[in-house]
Amino acid sequence: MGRSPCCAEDADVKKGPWTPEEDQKLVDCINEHGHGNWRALPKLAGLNRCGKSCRLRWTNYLRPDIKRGKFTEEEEGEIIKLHAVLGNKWSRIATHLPGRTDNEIKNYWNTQIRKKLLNMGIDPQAQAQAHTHKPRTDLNHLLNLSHLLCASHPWDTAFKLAKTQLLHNLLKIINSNLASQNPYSFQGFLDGTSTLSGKQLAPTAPKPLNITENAGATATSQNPWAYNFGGDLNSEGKLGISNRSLSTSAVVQTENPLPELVSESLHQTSSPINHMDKMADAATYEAWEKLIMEDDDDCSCWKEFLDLSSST
DNA sequence: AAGTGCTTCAACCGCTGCTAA
DNA sequence: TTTAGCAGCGGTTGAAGCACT
Repeated sequence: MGRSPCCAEDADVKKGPWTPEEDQKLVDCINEHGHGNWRALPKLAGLNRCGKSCRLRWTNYLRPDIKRGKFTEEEEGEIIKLHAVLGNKWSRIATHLPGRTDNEIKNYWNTQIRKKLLNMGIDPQAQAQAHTHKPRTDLNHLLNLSHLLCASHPWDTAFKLAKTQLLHNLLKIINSNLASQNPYSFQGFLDGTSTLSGKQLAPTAPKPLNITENAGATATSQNPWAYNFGGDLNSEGKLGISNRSLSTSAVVQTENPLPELVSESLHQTSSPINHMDKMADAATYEAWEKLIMEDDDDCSCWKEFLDLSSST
């Protein structure tokens, strides 16, 4: 299947930067005829360009509804939030940011946000590649996350990034623990039988976020997460996270529900958990615990996640 | 002023997914 | 069911502008 590049047959087709005259021709043509057929459009407009180039020029630059100028704090936060859910689906992200193009967002991510991630010690590759998410789980980094959460204000970009990565780490651990005998199991975390720093964890377990209400699912009154994370292993011993276990939460109703986190952990289902993993898990729980304690009366961050996921 | 390195972003390339025949 | 044509997407490139020495 497939086909040769659209302009391969047109060796003399013009490439490179567009001139104002070419822009005008393209705009005039689209205003008059619309852009139903990009391949035919260059001829119609009298342009020596390939249709692909015309489409790109229009969608990324000439479209009348394009917003120019720097990204605002709100837009940046939105991008981070969306990227956490959608990965590198720039066009999908762009649909949530009116006036911004996928190319612009992609460039902004690669030049600005990526830099911030690096400065914060967050693995940019994990953030940038939707299908190879590998949140850092080394202890130093987890402590970093914890410190970031404590040091930054909830509306800071740093805070949002740290929360995002923390959630990823947590989901990763949940997935692997459900299929293993990790003494730091998430179930233990939930029911309070696992301890961190000598403390029982149950009192600080997450509050219900009404994530099950909309989906019509039920959660135990004592432990709203029990249903959602309660372990839904399929016949292969793998976590059926996409259907029942987490499907009641909007988190995994997304098109791209962190698949790499799931698959990665599933590969480790039978492998022994080494000491460093346990320490990393414990550090993640600790960071989580801090976040929950500080976020006790405001679950807005998780609501944001859920709202976002359910809207995609 | 000139040279060098870095950053930004418009544009290109190659691939994927959808649709119609 | 297969195949060809097309639009759209995401990764990458390279020219232009900027900062620094």
